[in-house]
Amino acid sequence: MKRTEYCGRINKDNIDEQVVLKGWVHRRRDLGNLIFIQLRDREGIIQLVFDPEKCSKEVMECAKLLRSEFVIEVLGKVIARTIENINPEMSTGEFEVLAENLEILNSSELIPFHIDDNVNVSENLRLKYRYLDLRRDFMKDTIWFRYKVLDCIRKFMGEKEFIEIETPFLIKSTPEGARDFVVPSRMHTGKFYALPQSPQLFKQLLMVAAFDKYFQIARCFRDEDARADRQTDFTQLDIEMSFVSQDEIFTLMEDLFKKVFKETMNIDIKTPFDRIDYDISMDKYGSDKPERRYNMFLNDITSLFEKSEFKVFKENIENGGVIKAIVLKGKSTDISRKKVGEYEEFVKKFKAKGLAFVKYENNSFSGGIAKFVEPIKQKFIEMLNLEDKDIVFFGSDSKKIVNNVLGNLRLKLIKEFDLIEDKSVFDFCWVTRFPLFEKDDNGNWIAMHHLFSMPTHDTVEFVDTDPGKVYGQLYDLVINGNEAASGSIRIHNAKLQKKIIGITGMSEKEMEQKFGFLLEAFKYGAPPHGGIAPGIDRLIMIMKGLDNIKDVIAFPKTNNQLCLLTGAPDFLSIEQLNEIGIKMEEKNNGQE
RNA sequence: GGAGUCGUGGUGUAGCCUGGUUAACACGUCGGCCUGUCACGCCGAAGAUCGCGAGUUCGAAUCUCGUCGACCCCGCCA
Repeated sequence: MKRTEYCGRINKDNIDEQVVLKGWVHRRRDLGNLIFIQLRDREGIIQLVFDPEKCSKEVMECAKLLRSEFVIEVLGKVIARTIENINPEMSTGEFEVLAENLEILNSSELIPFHIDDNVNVSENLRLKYRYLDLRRDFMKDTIWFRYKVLDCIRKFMGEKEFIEIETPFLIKSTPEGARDFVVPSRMHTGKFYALPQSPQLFKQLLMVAAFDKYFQIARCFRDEDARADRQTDFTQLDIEMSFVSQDEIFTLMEDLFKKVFKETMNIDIKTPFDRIDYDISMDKYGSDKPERRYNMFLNDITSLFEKSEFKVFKENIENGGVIKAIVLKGKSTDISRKKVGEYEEFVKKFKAKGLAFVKYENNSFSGGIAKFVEPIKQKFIEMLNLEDKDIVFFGSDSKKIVNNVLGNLRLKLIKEFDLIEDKSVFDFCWVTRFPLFEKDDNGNWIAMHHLFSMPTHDTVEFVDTDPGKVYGQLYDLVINGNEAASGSIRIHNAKLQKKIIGITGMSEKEMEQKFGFLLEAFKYGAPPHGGIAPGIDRLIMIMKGLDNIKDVIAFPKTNNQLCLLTGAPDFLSIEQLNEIGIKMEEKNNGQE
């Protein structure tokens, strides 16, 4: 029999109708003669009633056999429940289906965990039995929400006259940032493809191809360690446009997010988004992805300690370092010496050598480095706007380390003391003007973002003289302290592109071998262009207020890049290896 | 590559610090009773050699070492 309705959609219009339902046994309540079954499908749950006075003996016998997660087909009549039997907790709680016929389409073994949002299950099991985990409302709703966001994005891009174009998965390995996943070629023994870290170069080539406005919901692969907010393979909304300015890209994204948040969550977000220069964000928040929902800033107080007796600070300043401070308002009595020790351990992860602090209570300083603050008391209080019961944490090191240390301590304090007042607010901001290069540990210049970003007009002159002073037309979109999108205006000039790549120390020959195709393309009328790429997984995570990216991915991998469901990755047979010309070392081949 | 946390019936936990009878609790499962339940109820039962390996000990879930796996973090992630 053909299904006539989804369980979760039964409503007053169905009353007295005969319906055919198909679904999973969610719960069974056998009262002896009367049997209640909660039947679940993708739209929700409806209660079935098996009443011996209303159906045959055979149907009752069959209903007795039902167990959790059996798949059944039911023919029955929709009736309104009597008032005392209404269940206000259920969306279909005013109705039930009086069963007349029942067929068991499939049985189920005892499942490893209950299909219930209230049951705690280890992530291990959830990943191994993902198809069961996905039956739970929480997962089902998240995956549906994700689809709705993507659907909304596709419609928006269509309205704005973008064309969606697929780019290849098997591509040439180019030295960009992350490690490539590699795929051996059978037809060209010894050669390898790489999986794309992003469609970056192809979307630029599409601009050369005059498509003008491109987008793609693109899968990307990076062979780097995962994190709670970072998955090995992930999805980007990849966008590229010709003849655009940074401002136009910002406006497009602001319109997109405004629409997506309105249509999928009914939330009005404020546009345009604030903009912050990278340098300012680093100085103020110690991060290039500022969490701005709580006002606690990094204050540079180097000048106060130039003549200090405190050797640690003084020597640091003499070596060109900085002293910065953050103030935790009104919590001095909540923080014990032991607690400070914990914070000290925490900041050591970020290469801090220690954690100086001082408490300000009853107009005097105590604890930590109180002795050294006393001589500069008035200026110190003024600069940090200190009030009673404030506690100050100091960072003393190179600017880079201090920003990182206090930036992270700041986030920890905000979280630990639950300082964000309204967590339902979404705070958007653009971080702009990133430096194009930074020095690696060996003192070589490396691209901070990637090699294809256009320098800003006012710093392009330093490309030849001082790469460290070159800023890029680079931007990140930050939502609630998370990097949600990243993009830039690109270089479209072969000569400048070569020069930029050259700064990283790549020889002319290597450049030709790795990027020859791009440089060649730039010779034939490459238009000025730029783009951006919001991370879809992380966006969904932020919108849903989740803290684990696995929860927004249907089939995620573990931190170790394992798929617990299928067992990937796995060994290959000798035959498969021979075919691609790969010989494993004895210990690694998985064969006996 | 490094650090931390965790691993005990089907599931989630307690027990471990301070080694010692039959490894406890809740949920689930199975059987019985039950005609308005809705996390149904009541009665009864089964189910774990405590991730794996070695060591210490008369004796190890418990202590030690190793190993595997998961999570979280640093490095890494244009």
